[in-house]
Amino acid sequence: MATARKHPDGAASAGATIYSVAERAGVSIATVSRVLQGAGTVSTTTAQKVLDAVDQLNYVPLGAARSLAVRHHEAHGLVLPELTGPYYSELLMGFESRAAELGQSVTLMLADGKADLARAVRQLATRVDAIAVLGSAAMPPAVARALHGQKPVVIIAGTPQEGIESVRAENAHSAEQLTEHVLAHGRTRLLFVGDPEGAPDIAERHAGFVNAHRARRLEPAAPVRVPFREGEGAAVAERILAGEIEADALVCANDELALAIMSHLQDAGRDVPGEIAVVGWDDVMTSRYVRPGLTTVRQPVRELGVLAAERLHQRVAGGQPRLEPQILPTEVVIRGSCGCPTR
Amino acid sequence: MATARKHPDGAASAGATIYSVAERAGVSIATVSRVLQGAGTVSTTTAQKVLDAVDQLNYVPLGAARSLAVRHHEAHGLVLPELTGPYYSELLMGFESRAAELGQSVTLMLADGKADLARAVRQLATRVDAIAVLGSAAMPPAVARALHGQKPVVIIAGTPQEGIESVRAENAHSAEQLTEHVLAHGRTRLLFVGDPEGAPDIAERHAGFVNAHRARRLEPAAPVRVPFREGEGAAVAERILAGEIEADALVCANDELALAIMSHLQDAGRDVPGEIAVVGWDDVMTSRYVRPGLTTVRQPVRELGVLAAERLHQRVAGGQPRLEPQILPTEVVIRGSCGCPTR
DNA sequence: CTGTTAGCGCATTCAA
DNA sequence: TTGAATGCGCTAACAG
Repeated sequence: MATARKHPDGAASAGATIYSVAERAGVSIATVSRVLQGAGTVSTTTAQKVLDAVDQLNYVPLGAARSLAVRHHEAHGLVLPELTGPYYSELLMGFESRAAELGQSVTLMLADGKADLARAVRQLATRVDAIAVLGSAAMPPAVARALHGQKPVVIIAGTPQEGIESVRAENAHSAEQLTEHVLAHGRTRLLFVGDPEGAPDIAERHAGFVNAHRARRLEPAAPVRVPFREGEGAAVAERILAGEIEADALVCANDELALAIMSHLQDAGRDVPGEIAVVGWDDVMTSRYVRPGLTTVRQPVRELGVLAAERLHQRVAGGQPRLEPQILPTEVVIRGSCGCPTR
Repeated sequence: MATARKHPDGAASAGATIYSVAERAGVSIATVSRVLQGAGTVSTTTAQKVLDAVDQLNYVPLGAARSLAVRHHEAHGLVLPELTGPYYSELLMGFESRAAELGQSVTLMLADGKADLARAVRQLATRVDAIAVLGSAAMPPAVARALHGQKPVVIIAGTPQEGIESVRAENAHSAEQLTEHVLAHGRTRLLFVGDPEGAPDIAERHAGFVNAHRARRLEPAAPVRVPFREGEGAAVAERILAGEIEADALVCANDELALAIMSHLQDAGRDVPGEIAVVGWDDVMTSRYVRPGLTTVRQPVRELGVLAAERLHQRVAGGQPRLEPQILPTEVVIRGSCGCPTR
């Protein structure tokens, strides 16, 4: 029995292993591993023999076996609520591209339809070295709890949690700036449309809205709390048309909402921004195309993804968590819907 | 030496293994595995002890080890060119949700910035059981070649390859229908904007464009070959404004292109659809918001993703490839930009 | 420069 | 109902 080959292999190309490659090349598995990893030193001729064998057998290494041996998945997890609109996609693109550069594959999970998020996250944790999670709603706490600190986590655009890294875009200041801009147009009855409690991002934007009022010693009205779905826009518009809500300017939680409201109002014959100004957040593509153009705020979403991927990578490499949240600057984009003259 | 515990474990919760759990629960690792997999039969009390231990140690199983043992990654790969616009995102959402339902995680790869696509794909193949790839450009051939039939592959919206499954949305017929609709408006100088050679989808749409002309015994003009990037739209519009291109209707390869052209033309004072009609493809959000609304074609993109995930799953389960491409129906969406009266 | 060997952590026979 | 033993395919010392 002694040193009998434990891996008899089958000539079948499907299922070629490092053993079959080694045998074919007439070398040991260690040598195969070396040339494939580019580690150690192998003579050119030997290396070529191995490469040939790999080619002939069409050898595809088993990632799981490698992961088990190196004790790393070489994969990052990303948990997003969903993928509608450009925001999440941009984020994902940034994340994926940076992760790929760092040699990490990315396993994506959408919280959307999952009945048991915590379970899904634990399952994810099983296959990745670290996890980034977008901060909307209750996701990060759920994720953090499910992981119990077992894996590095970074929260993207969410409320920082005790001991968890986070990266996000600046909100409060630009919201204040944007609101002040609208106030400077002489508008007096501003309404914040969106639910500050729906997401930390929104809460911060609302805070900026409030601050802009305070700075002028004005009393901000209570926010119109609606989810920031496109569909909600029509309903809000209806309430305005019905006189149920009164305002001469709407500061919306995001562009989708702003666009839906603006469009609906215009269809009903209202003049935007003449009778009522509307501003949004995100600078989605549509905002450039509608008339008047939507005044909004642009966030460095892609960079957020890049940053998250980098943070995870550093953590996996043994780096210490950087607990001060990293905040990326945003940019107010003025177009016509706020009342500014259109060119 | 004999039967000494090979896995000394460390009380450290980080890195709990099936061994530490077993020890803590006072059972064997086989039992731990059984209760965690819900396989075999374990007494209620024993099971509870295990569960408690899992909880206390905060045990997160190592997916790689499981994969190695069960000889499955329990993950599907998805290769997309990029993620701009709603198309890819929708597809991804469908794919992810269905994959998740089937207990598979999804590893995403964006071809976008990758210098060596083939290499990246082989790397991906290392960690998944099967791969779905979007059919634009040269991706699927490259992927297929890189895999050499080692893993099940399904091509989404691409040219079917010998022996490879594919799913896609119907193109030619609806393109013909759309073109005929424009012709029926009395337009005579139609131009197809987009590169038929850029993607198989586009080629089919162009074929439909041509067929609609043939049916009326009209000679279709040569296509205006441009990549379907938003940026290209402006250039095309400029050529039209300069009189370099003449047309009374534009059938564009997708909405982004159509919107950019239409907007540019309108800015220059042209009447759309009065002087020139414009139609697109995809029914992106913006198309509903612009004036006139963009006439376009809606595809069941999400379903495409769902289907792809299902196909992969069946294949991994040992099912035979279904070689006839599966084709999902699309829907022409008439709005105002084609010349139809706006409500 | 190359081969031997010992795990990596889990699922799974096979006995008991 | 449970435990002992084996192997999944690969990496990484350690020898030679």
